[in-house]
Amino acid sequence: LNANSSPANDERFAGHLRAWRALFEAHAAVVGLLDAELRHAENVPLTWYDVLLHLAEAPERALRMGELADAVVISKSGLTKLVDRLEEARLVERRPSRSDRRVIEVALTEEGLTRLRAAWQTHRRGIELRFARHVTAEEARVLERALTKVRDAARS
Amino acid sequence: LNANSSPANDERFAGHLRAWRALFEAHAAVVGLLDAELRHAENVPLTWYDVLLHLAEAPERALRMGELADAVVISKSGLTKLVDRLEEARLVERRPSRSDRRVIEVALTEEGLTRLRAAWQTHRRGIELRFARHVTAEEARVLERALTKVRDAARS
DNA sequence: CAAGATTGAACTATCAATCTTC
DNA sequence: GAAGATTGATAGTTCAATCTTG
Repeated sequence: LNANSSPANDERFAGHLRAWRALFEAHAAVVGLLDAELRHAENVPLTWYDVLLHLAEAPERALRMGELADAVVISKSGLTKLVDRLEEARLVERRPSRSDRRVIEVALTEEGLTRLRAAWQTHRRGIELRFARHVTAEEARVLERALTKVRDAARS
Repeated sequence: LNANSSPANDERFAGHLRAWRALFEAHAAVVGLLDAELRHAENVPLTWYDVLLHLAEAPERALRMGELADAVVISKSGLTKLVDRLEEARLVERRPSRSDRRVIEVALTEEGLTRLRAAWQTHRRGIELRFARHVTAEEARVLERALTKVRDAARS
């Protein structure tokens, strides 16, 4: 398959490629399970969970639409419709900003926080069962360090 | 946020949780970039690439629909329509099996192989740039080992 | 009846164009 | 004119129901 590469290049790159494929496949398999568990147990898809979590961790439990779109890595217009659904479910509220009338702030409601806490119990158990159980403490340290570098580079 | 957990449990789990979030976020950021690069350079979305690659690696460069659906982690019906598009683009062909007339085999065409090779050049460079460059050889070994365990457990 | 694959309906995400405010 | 956000058209994904063959 590989046309223009020297044996030396292949050798250097092969380990990284296997690591990338392992990451790609492990992510797909685990996320599929976690998403299904959250949907069935709490009726909260993983995309919802991700938004609620970022709001809960923000000061005042609120973020501007743009900040939220960056945090959860979804397109701006995709977020608009996701927040529509979350607002209809009463888990978040939209509030226009007084200082800049172009911006909308999205705030977590009490019901949203309650729902997030319930979902967290399910999600925590899923992460333990599908991920943590199969990874040693040392491996977890390496994963965090390496993948934080990767993420930061990709976002810049 | 965390209601029913002892400090000891938190301590044990916290590192794994940070590792999981790093994996989740790195995956989203990198896959977004790789997919965009493949689309723009070769007009091959990452989902197409994944299917073509699995076919290229299979004996005879062909797989049954069900085998392919498992390999790429997509629903059976999702794959049906994905293969529709790939067939329309002449990158794969459907062939009924003679031994069991329920099964359809999907085979990579010559054009599909050519296109995959071109896409591989783009993709390889993307993986080098967005992932490999930021990961040491030792980290790559740990990633591969840990995430292969995670993947296999999640698939069973 | 079970396995392999497809179809149609409902849902979700994405891109370009638009609207409002700075 | 540029930034923040939304809208409408489009494309892709999923679930349940269906069709065919074993």
